[in-house]
Amino acid sequence: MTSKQVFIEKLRNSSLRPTKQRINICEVLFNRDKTFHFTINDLFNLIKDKTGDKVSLATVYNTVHAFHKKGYLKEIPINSNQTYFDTNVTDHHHFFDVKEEKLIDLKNEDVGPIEIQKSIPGKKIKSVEVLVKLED
Amino acid sequence: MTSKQVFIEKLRNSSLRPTKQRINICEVLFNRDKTFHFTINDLFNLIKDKTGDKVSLATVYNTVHAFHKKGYLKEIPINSNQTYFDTNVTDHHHFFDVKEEKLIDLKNEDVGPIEIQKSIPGKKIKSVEVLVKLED
DNA sequence: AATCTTCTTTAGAATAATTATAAACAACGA
DNA sequence: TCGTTGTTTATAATTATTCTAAAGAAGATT
Ligand SMILES: [Mn+2]
Ligand SMILES: [Mn+2]
Ligand SMILES: [Zn+2]
Ligand SMILES: [Zn+2]
Repeated sequence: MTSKQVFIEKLRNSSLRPTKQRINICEVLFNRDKTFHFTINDLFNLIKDKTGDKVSLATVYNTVHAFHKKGYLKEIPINSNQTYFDTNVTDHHHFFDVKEEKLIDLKNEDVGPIEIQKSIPGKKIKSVEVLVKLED
Repeated sequence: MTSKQVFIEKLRNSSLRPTKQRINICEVLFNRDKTFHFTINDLFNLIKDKTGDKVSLATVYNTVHAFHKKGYLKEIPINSNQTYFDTNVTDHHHFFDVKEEKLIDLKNEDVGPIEIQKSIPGKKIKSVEVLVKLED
């Protein structure tokens, strides 16, 4: 079965119509071995480069947020101006190369378990994530 | 000695002229027991409220970035739209109350030491910070 | 104190990321 | 095929932030 068919299925199961644009975006985002960290603009340009088709910027925003809402993308505010997204939607840790402005996934075993010794009344922990900034 | 005098000294020592605006901003930012997390807009409104004087938005931006550059404020990108700043400039961990959009400092002993078991060639670790998201 | 220089403030314009609008279009079900 | 509903798109609007350039204030020099 071609990847395209898989994406069409997945979109249908998410009650998102499998349009040409969305399938192209899926190909760019999810046809990878490794996790992918990107900004909207990265993605916008990659779609043209990798598929030949141009998708409007508005559609890229719409689709990324639709996928985010469905839980297929994670939002990572690391940079003050542009938002980063991540195809790895699990709770996980990152290196952030400050000079290159690039995110790198850390495996949970690279960091080890973290025990939070404080609690706030009426609130519970939703996620615990470590950010390791790198310099030269 | 009044706090105002202290701020004037500090500004002079940082080769920043002690203007009325900057002193007001210092009073709002640094006359506190606890660490203060804020957005530019929070600060802009607090200045009016707490000092009676109006400082232009451009000056608030200028001053916050001047203080940031001098190391008196820390920048925390937690939210996709507005940047947060922190009067606690040490490396430290945070709770983030997602609903209230509020940051809360964690003490280092509330989290414990974190050992990073991975390294990237040519890069060294600049900081290690934990973000704990809270929900109801 | 008067003058000069340099830094700072400010209103308003400019920029850049993102979101809203609404008309054309495409997918779906009947 | 037709009607309905969801999607794409160009474009306008919005929002946070930065830039600009003129007026003002601080500090140094006489
Ligand atoms: Mn990641
Ligand atoms: Mn803090
Ligand atoms: Zn989103
Ligand atoms: Zn700054």
